[in-house]
Amino acid sequence: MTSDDRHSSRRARSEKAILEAASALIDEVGVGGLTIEGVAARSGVAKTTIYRRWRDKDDLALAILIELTAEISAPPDQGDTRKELLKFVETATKVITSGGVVSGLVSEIATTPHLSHQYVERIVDVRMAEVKTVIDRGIERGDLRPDTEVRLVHELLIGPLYYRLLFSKAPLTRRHREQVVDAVMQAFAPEDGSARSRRK
Amino acid sequence: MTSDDRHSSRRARSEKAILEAASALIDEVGVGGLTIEGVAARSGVAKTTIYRRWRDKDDLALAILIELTAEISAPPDQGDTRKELLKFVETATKVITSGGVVSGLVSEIATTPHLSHQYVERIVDVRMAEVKTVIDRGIERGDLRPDTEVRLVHELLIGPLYYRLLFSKAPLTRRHREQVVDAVMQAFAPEDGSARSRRK
Amino acid sequence: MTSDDRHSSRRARSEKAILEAASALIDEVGVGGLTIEGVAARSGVAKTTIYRRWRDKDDLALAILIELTAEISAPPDQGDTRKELLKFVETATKVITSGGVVSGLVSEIATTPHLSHQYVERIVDVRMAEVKTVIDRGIERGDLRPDTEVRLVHELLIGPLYYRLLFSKAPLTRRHREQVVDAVMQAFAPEDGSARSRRK
Amino acid sequence: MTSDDRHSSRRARSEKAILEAASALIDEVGVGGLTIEGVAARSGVAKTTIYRRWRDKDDLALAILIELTAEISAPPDQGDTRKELLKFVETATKVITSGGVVSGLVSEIATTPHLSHQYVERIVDVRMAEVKTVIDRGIERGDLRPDTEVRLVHELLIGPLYYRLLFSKAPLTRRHREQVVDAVMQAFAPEDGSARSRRK
DNA sequence: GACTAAGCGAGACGGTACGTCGCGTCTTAAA
DNA sequence: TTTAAGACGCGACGTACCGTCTCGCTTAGTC
Repeated sequence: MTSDDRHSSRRARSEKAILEAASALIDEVGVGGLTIEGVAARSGVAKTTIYRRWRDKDDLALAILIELTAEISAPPDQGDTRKELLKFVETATKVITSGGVVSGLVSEIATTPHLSHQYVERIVDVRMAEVKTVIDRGIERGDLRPDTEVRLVHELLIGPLYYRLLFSKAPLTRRHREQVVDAVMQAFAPEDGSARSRRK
Repeated sequence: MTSDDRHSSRRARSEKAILEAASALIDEVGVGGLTIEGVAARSGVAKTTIYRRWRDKDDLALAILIELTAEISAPPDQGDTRKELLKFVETATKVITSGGVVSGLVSEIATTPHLSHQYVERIVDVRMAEVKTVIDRGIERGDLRPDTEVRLVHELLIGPLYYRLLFSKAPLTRRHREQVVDAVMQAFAPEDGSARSRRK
Repeated sequence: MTSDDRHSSRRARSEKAILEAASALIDEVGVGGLTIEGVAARSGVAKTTIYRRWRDKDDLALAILIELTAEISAPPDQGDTRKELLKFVETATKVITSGGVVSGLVSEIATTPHLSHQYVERIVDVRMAEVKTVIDRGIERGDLRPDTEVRLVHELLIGPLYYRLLFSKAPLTRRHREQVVDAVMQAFAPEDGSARSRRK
Repeated sequence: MTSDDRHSSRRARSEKAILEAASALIDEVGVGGLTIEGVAARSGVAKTTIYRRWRDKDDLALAILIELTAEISAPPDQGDTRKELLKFVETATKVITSGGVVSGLVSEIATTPHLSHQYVERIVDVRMAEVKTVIDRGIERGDLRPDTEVRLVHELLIGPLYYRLLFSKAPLTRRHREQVVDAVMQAFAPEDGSARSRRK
């Protein structure tokens, strides 16, 4: 998995050209308008070379999506669970709206086992781990009930974003994110009301 | 736009044939595999005739999606907000999973203004109205806070379903639906704790 | 080119455009350089339309070859068997050398059952029938032995032409044709030498 | 150009591997299916190495064709011109039918000056020399007319074989070869009928 | 026996054309 | 007029090989 590097100068060079061209095209015409032939033309790389690395258009698009997403990392300890969750939701929002890549790919991801598997593994699971960090801290602080389920929180935080993005088309505002986070905080607040960072 | 219906024998006949063929095809090969040419062949209707009624493949698919969705109606008063919300989520689940139509169409809906507009109008808004009915009753009963926002509740209920359906691929179980509903109930419970139907 | 054009449904019109373009291209670059994409570009017809009629490049080329060949017809009674055979060989020469189509197609014909079958049926058999006419008259006149075999004569007349064309590259001259015809006349001359049209 | 042979171990080894692989492939899939990449894969030799020795696929195929053909040698004196011609035709038949190489290469040979030149030099001329030997003996014996032209006889003997092989697809039988040889004998028989080996 | 130039394997690359698919438009003839 | 039937232009697909091009490793034959 590592000795590729020997012949990598050429390989890496064309790979870079392809990804750049593809990203640019997605920005301009969206994932739906993305075309292998277009990428080839724009990058100055032969169609064959693209197919050598990605099995098809969606595979390439996914690679770019992953590139985009890779930037997210767990929100650091800020001493305030609400703030941390908000930070997480904020970053997630940024990612899923950028370039319309997600919008354009959902169907393919949801439909193609191969893609959905990759998506879960490389994105879903990673995000969930981040949420876990935040929640664990929140439980420790007494902001959240000890039995708070990570997966559920993740879904409640992220689901509404996707819903707006994909279906209702309602705007993704800061106010909305706060509402969602507050709802979650409320839903998983310890019963005795001893939490330190409560919604005002 | 209106008087067609009276002497619609021909029009109606072919429309029915088209929709039936299209539905059957979606069942068999999914929305992704849906093809105008396939529908024409199967329904014995000319391609031209299909294009006369729906501007393209996605428009046709949306029509079918709407047909499916049309069945949902507001859950009747059961005297129990939790039960009513659960009922709503249950029906919604049934619809979005049926035939993989939604999975296959999301990208197109999210991406095409024309489709997303129709989707919002004919589905999102309708659902929201149903949720509103339930919530209004819930507030009246004292199960929910008076300032509970319909839109937010709707998103928190529906978002997680879509998220599982499209991305995480986690199964859509009854247990999950209960968790979601309970979280919502908790999040919007009146502060004084006087609600009648609380999660145990 | 004539009054056909009026009802020449689209099909006929595009077919004509394709054949013309293909012929022109063969003239310019040979059968080897013939390309469906080239034909499409030159004829202003879509690639698909070409494939709708001919299964592939060779099938199209064969069609053109047949068009060329179709012009040959049995040499008319000239009262002189030698002259008639010469005439036959002359016409054949003209056909097989025109445009290098034959040279470029032999391998495909010889190799593909589908093509060879068509070739035999539409060309070989037709030619043989022509030779038969000439030979029958020759036998009647007493120029040839009554047991002269048509197939053999045909092969002896045509074989050397193909051999020069394809392999030895020796020029196809009038002198050569005469030698071949004379050899055949001699080989199948009646034993008693009573033939009227003998080689000088 | 000559001293290579001394320290040729490596060169010779890979050349052998290539030729063997190519021959095997031709046997299996025909010349049409022959592929440099296939040869490389099968022989364990790098594509580059093949291109170093043969300018392209056809050049390689020709090399193999020549290898095959090389086996023919002039039929020895049997005291009977007819028998000797028959022997020649028989050997020729064997060669041109073996492996379908000839069928698959004709077009390329006929079309590419470079190949046709080599073919004429290394095969056509060689064969003609053999026929000359036989004819010279025949003339001496009085079986053939003194002015019998070698080239013409060669063409009359070989042409029909090629014609059947490539076009008419009629079977290459012993009977057919005899007919051809007899026709030639007859065509070039001395006028006085003094030939010793005549067809009965 | 060590050195250097050639030959070699591996395989990535730019390219051309293939034959296929499904789109949405356009034409024709019959009802 | 409306329809069924289906030909058409189009754009992209993903594939197959082509012949070229590095790039280090192997391997003689020379010193």
